[in-house]
Formats: sequence, C-alpha cells, structure tokens
Amino acid sequence: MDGGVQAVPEQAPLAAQPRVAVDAVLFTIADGELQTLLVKIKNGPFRGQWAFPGGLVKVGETLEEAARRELYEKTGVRDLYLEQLYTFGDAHRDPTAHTISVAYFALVPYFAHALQRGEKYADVGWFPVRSLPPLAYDHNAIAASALQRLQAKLSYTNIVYSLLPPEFTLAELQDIYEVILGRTLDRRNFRRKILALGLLKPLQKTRRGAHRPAMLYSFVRRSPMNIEVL
Amino acid sequence: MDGGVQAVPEQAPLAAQPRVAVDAVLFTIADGELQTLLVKIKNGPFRGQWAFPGGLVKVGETLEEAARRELYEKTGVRDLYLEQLYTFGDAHRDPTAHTISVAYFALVPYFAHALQRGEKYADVGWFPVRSLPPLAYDHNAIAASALQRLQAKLSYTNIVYSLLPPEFTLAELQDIYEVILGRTLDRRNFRRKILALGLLKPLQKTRRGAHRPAMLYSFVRRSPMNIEVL
DNA sequence: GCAAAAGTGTTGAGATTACACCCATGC
DNA sequence: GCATGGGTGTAATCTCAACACTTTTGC
Repeated sequence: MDGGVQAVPEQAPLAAQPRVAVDAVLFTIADGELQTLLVKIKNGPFRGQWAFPGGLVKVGETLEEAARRELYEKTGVRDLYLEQLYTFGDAHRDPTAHTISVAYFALVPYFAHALQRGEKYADVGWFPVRSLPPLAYDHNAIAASALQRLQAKLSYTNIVYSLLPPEFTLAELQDIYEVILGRTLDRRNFRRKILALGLLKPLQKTRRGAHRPAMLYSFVRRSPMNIEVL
Repeated sequence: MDGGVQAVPEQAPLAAQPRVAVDAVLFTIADGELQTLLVKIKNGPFRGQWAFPGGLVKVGETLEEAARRELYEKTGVRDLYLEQLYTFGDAHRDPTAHTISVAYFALVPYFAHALQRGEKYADVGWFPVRSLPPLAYDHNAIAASALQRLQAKLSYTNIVYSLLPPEFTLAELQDIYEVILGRTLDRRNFRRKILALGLLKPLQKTRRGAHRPAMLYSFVRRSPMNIEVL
C-alpha cells in the first residue's frame, strides 16, 4: 500500500518526512564528445560546486513535469527525450535535510542551445561526461548510473534519434554510437545492421563536404521503441 | 542539484511537498505459479482493497531499508533479493495526499512463509500474478511493471537463485523460467546452456521421487551478477 | 592527380534451434 | 512390466565478426 491513509491516520509532524527532488542528467553530443549539462550552485554547503539541474517537486506536479520544468528553464528546450533513471534516497546525500532525489536522464541534439543561467544558479554549461569535476551531493554516482543506462539503451532501443537533427548521414549516426559506447564499430557491419532494421529512410539528398557527398537519412519514426540495434 | 539548500532557502510550508512512500512487490513461485504478496487495506478510501505492502519513508532511513522493513514485518524474512523498480509520482495516485511511491521488487523462495497480518492490515496473502484482483492506488500498473522487470532480469542475470532453495534439480530450475516467462523451453537446450554458464555445481546427491531420481544442483555464488542466461 | 571520406560483399566461426530415443526408478 | 520423469547428441540455420578495394568529390 502507500503509506498514505491508514499508515499515518493523523500525520506525524511533516518535518519527519523526507523531501522529494528531481535531478536531470541531460546529454548531448558536441565536439565529438558526450557532454552533460551542469549548473553551478549559488548557496549552501555545496556553494560553488557543479551539479545536475534539479529542484524540489511541487504538490500536484508529476515527477516528469518537474524534470521537464527544470530542463526547460535552463535550455529553453521542451522537446527532449526524458526517462526516469533511478531514485537516490540515502539519508545523508544532502547534508541539509533528508532529500530523496528522483533522477531523470534526457537527450537532445546539440544545436546551439541558448543556455540560461537563471537566478537560481551561478552558472550553466556543458561538460564532457568522461571528465566531470567533483559534483555536489551524490551527483557523480548519478552521472555514472546515467551513462550506464544510456549505453544500454542505445543497444536495444531507437532513442539515438533524440540526439540527431532531422537529417543526418550514416557516418554521423555511427559516430554517436562510437562516442557513447567508447569503442569503434566496423563501418560495413554497422551500415548493414542499421539499415536492415528499417528505422531509417534514405532521403534523395546528399550532404556535400570536402569529399564525396554522403547520403542523408531520417528516422521513419521519432518515438521510442525497443529494438535490438547492436 | 537537489532542490535543497539554495532552491528554497527558507522553505515553503512543508505541506507543499509531496510525501514519500515505498511499496514492495514480493514474488515467489508456489503451486507452479508466479505469486505475489498482497495486503488488505483497513482504512481510508481504499478500505477493503488489496495492495502491495508499503509505507511512508522515515527521515534518516534509506529507501531500501524502508522496503526491507515493510517486507520483514509481513513475512519475517530478512534475506531476500531486493531491487528498486521505479518511482511512481502521479499527483492523483493517492486521493488523500500527493504521495510519491518508490516501488521495489523482491524475490524469495517459497518455503511456508508464516505471513503476519500485523496491526496495520486486515489481511495478507499470496496471489497469482496473472490474475490479480483490482488493486488500490496505481498498484496494478506497478504489478505490470514489476513482472516485466522480472522477466527481463531473468534473461540477463542470475537472480533466479533467490527463488530457489539451496538444492534443486534442473527441472525445477527450468520450471521457474517457464512459469515466469510464460513459455516452454526445450529441455536439452536449456540444460546445455545453463550448465555451460558455470553458475551451477552438481551435488553428489539425487532427489528421489516417484520416478528416476534427478541430480541435485546448487549455485556456485548466490549474489547478483549480470550474465546472458537465455 | 591526390587526399579524404563514402560506399559496398564474402567468408568462417560460433550460437541457436529443432528434434527422438534410452534410462532409472516406484508402483 | 509399465508409467513417468530424467538424461543425452546431432544437423541445419542464423547471426556476428573480420576484412580491402573502388568511387566520388574538393582542392
């Protein structure tokens, strides 16, 4: 059951309950690296340290709404892939007060997001996820967990679409896999495999660069589905 | 960040924060079926309905501790497999007050658990998971999610060990897979595959029954690990 | 014409599936 | 001696990994 009604018919003092926050790990690919959005904390014991954006959940608000709200405030982006990651509930993770944190992980294509510091934080920025600074709270653990989830989901879902613009080349797609998984993939095997899945449709266009133009592709569906990709 | 310190320097009234509960879905195999532990609610809007055991999280208590506590009170079992499932945070899932629920899923071997109703609930019992009654809160959704997770984890981890007594036959092991996955498996292929993993050690004993005695096995390690099983 | 990225097939190894008969025991 | 579940091997198919050369463009 829910702890609700019959557990505490007349409630214990509310201060005896932990608080609920959401924190969001937003990933993007930029400069050939997997990067993540961090904010710099203004006050309190973690003042000056970097952390994932987050905040307390309001009554009447869905957890996912809270996470979207936080990310929207920082990035101005509403359309991003968002999924619940894990709930961190260690009693001492926040020295100020017992605060459990429902962590989300999110993906956006990188296109010059106008990051907004807002009033709440001292700074905002993208950081390469393989070399994060020491973060506030247990956020380094959250980062590790998010990266692990991302790697796993890349292999058995189609969520890469949310890291890519509407049109892209197979080389760009492969680069994303390589950057996130941290290993190189055979180009021929990759193309054969990914095309066989029928997730992509070739466009009648090419991307012209310094060399031979590459065929552009788009996703047939831009909605999450489970499918064995690698 | 965590919503904590700088988000709400002087806090909004605490009542403006959702409450935090844990709910635990405990699975076992009994009578050749996958069963789950339910409690009958005594008071409040869901009075008389069945639900998963759970309760509010106390300050200073880990989420996992809270879940273990709830299950221990009902079953008297401390040694069970426990893993966080998902956090359900819909604002209206508990009509009394906004309560987010961190759901856990747990596994025990079935050996005549002396179930304890306790004071908090009107009743406790095992129910076949494929034919649950309508549950309180959003617990039918939690059940579906737990079953899905269990099926997935059975395929890529060794956690079946937590549904089995120390010694068992390969047929008993296979039965568990078949009951949970809901499909039959080829006996020869199953044995070959599972033995090749090296997770089991054959004992120099047999189980005598009505027919040809079966070799008994035990797990080499009874701790969770990721490994492709099926 | 040359540098650079795009595009393309084949082969071998290993894994997965499908399938049928003999064995040991209790009654 | 028969009914019941325990135990075993092989062949066909599929999947996955490894690997090198030709094409098209910009300069």
